[in-house]
Amino acid sequence: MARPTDAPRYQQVADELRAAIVAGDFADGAQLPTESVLCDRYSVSRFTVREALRKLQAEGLIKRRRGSGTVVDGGGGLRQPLSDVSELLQYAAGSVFDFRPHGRVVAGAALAAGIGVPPGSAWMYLSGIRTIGGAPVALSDVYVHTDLEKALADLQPGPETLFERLARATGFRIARIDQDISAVLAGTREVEALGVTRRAPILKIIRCYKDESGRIVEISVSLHPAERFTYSMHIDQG
Amino acid sequence: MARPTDAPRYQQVADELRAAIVAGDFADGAQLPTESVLCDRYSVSRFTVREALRKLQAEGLIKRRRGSGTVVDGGGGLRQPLSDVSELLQYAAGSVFDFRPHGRVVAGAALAAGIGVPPGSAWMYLSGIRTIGGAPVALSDVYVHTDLEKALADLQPGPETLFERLARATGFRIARIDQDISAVLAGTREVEALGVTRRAPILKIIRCYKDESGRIVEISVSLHPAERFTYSMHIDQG
DNA sequence: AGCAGCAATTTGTCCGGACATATTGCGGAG
DNA sequence: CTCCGCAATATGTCCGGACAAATTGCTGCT
Repeated sequence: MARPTDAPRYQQVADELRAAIVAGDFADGAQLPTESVLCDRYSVSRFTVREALRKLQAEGLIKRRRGSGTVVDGGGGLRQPLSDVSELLQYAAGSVFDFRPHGRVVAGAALAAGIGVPPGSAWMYLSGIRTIGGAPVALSDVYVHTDLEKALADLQPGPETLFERLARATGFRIARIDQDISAVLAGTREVEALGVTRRAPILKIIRCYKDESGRIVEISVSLHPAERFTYSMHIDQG
Repeated sequence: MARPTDAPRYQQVADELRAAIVAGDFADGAQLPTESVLCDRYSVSRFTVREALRKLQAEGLIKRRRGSGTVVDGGGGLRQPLSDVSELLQYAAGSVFDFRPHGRVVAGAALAAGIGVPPGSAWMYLSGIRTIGGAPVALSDVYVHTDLEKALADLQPGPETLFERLARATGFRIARIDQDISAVLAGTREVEALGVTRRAPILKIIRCYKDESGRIVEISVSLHPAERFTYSMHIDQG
């Protein structure tokens, strides 16, 4: 329920089509209506329809071929597309993030190098565990810009992502997310928090959230036990 | 040097702009010419210019803001965008993939589940090591569709990716790549091939290359030593 | 029956224009 | 000098149209 009326039309068309697809109105591999049909159905121009279909294709939901048409692409099954910020928001659906605030920290040399911020800069520090159905899937350290200190104070744990709630509370928008993915071994902290064995393989994802002016709003370091988490994505032809 | 003349104009514009940016004609953070200026310079419509800029933005090279303009976004520095198949091709630049063919294999239950293909299907199996400056960065197992057996026979090790050379030899096009990224521990094979210690953290990337009709052309399983490899990407606002 | 070739369909590329909205700088009011 | 507001600027959204290129099915010929 983002914005019913003031959202762009291609976004509305994309949302309706996506809802129809996931609802099963079109079987996997089934032909979607052609662009001209969609133009009539939604009373929009071909530009708007193509913009909507472009989004769905970026999400990996549909596959298009010149001369052939547009078909639903269930692909490998249940994947996390993550080609779009709005998609990343849905990723956390079904999980709960239980966090604790730790107040303000100043980045030392080690932390600064680890998350890529200038040494000496101050951040609001949180840590917590994300669970799905009670099973922990991630141990996260989150560093939030000090400008958001007040908004952070009255945040409650819940299913949404942290920056999603911060965005609604303060009104800023995330324009870009940079990710670094690497593999590490479980230390004593991960053993206790995630219930894995010592030196178990851990997928480490560092996310850097930036707003439209390039300011770093939030940095999160998530540690996922490898046997419970795989990062899936797809790359389209350009 | 893909196609000089028959490529779409927005592709040509994007290539020229990208070349100018990486050549340093625009400093990091510098303002790019406006869309109308680019329209005049390249004698194309605004549609073509915007399509070119859309590509560069997907690659993470530029950042655009309504009312403000387009600026070069060096961002976090040297990243692997991988928002596009053509970008994935450049990823291997500077590295060498030395492989050995192992003939035809039939997927057993374990292999089929590991790479997501039907049990009993036949594949051409290769294995090799990708090095950058002599240092091994990946141990790869590659499974190629049996239709490409002949093209595979006269392939020589080199810097290009495998499917890039196969594409030129056989004429097919990769339309989509699905990736699964996870973390594992080094076994004896990785210890010998990559020179890491036993039970060292390893980043495992399974890539599934599909052509336009959805046929699986190639599957690669790459094991990257964690201390020498980080997977970087970015996600744009949609 | 089999095959070649044409025609219809469908998406890709490209144009020109129009208005909306966010940003920025300038100038005038206070 | 400061601040408000307007105008210029730049990108975002949207329209209608046109032709190109790939696919598919049909038709007619052998």
